[in-house]
Amino acid sequence: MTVRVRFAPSPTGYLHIGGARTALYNYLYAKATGGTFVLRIEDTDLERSKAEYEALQIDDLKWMGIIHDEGPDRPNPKYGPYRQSERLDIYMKYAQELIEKGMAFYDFCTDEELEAMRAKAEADNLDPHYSGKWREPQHWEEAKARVAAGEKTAIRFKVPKKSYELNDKVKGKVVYPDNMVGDFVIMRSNGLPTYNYCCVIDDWLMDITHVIRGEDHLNNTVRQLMIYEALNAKIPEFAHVSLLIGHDRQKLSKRHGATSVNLYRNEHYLPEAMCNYLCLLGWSHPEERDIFAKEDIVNLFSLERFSASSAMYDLEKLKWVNSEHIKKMDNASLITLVEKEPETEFFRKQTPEWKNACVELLKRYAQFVPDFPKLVNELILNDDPEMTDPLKEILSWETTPKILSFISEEVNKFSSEFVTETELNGWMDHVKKEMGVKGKPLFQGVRAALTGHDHGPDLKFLIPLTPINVLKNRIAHLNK
RNA sequence: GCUCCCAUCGUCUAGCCCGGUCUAGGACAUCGCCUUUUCACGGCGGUAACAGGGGUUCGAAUCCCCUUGGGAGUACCA
Repeated sequence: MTVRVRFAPSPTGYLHIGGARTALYNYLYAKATGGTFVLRIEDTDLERSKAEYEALQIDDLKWMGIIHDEGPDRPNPKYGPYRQSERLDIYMKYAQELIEKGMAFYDFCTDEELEAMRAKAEADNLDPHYSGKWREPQHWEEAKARVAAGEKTAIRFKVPKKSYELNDKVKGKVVYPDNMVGDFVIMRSNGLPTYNYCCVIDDWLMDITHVIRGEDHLNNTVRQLMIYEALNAKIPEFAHVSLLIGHDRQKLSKRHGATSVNLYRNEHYLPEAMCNYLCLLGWSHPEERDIFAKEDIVNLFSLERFSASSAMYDLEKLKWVNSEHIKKMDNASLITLVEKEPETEFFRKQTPEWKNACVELLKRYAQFVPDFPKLVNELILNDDPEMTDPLKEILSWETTPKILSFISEEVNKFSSEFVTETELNGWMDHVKKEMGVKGKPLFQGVRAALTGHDHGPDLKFLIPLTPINVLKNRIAHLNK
């Protein structure tokens, strides 16, 4: 039996971090087992669903490298269509069958009646379940007549009075008591199916073998189990992955800040880093590695290593993962990415050797790709140093003005575009031997004179990357 | 309210299923030290956890029960 998994988002907004994680797990499981990853669009909520969000979500998924094998844009004739809004006749057909079998019934109760029912049950200390007359077979002929006459109505599933059991891959054995749910609506009076119903129809018809989804669906599963049973359909394996929570330990939502993948994408986080971090939130690498690419784990991804408890989404660690991926990346790819950033004209004009040395040096200091242009600007191009207190202090030492004037002379002699490391060493030697400056005053003094900073990367790497004109202007500013 | 799920450092987790090797390991963050100045680098090290209570057992982070805490679901949302 080949594995078929699915990710089934609702196009009601941008792709959420939690959704992306679920999608990733499904994708990984498909890849690990040589199975098929299906994308299905659950757009039965007319009010909230918008067509444009479907494209947006697919695009974000694609950005993360989570590519589906089947979906609206890659249909398999055996299983489509992949949008629930295009499968309405299918849902109605099976709902009719359930009615014929006496497992579902038309319900004409109004909202008010339903509300009264609930209130009464509550007052009588009973479960707040449906208790309308329409569940009784003696009213079904009347019901059919009213429907035949064109009356719009909901269809409810007649819930069997029995308990259900699920062997969840993450949660283990879950027992649902027999009074957990009442007769629930499967088809709304507007002709659209409800989630717990169409989800089962689709998973069944699409031959889904493993349902990997969020824990928020764990309670729903009992309804779905009932439908599978009524349909006499094979029940897939379920894996209910724990939820992502925010710093207040509440389910992650908009009020926790950046929760859509798109935001991270716009800030140029690396997609590999997003996948890496999200994967680790609730799943652990068998060798406890924490930095890896999707390709590294497709052979060892399994449903066995999920954590049963919810995981707090932590931006700090994500940032760290991102910086690790930057360090791991080869220079050529990094250069390509940097050059796509705005305000990198200077960078782009440099020689391949310069670029290589530049990213090699800076990747130790950058957490994000956009940090590169920032660092180039701060460390290499800025010729008007900010007079910070530490800098003023260094400038006030008695040796510093001497160093500054020596360096100034040397730099002004230059006509080539860059100073070499050897030349820099020569200056250091001169200051040391001829001027008798050593230790802290030497290093700090030269650093201040050349960079206008009291700290930063190793001078022997930084200075050869700095254009001579910048050095000249910087020193001129410092001399004032 | 009712039902279901969860419970190891501040955070993510390993270990739990198949009790002893756990004076509980790793990572992020944090702190300290080191590196011929500095660090937004690197190295080394520190602080820090089995929620509480009962069992079972020679022995429990690991198995059982209760309590507490947290989460989710209880819609003609998904």
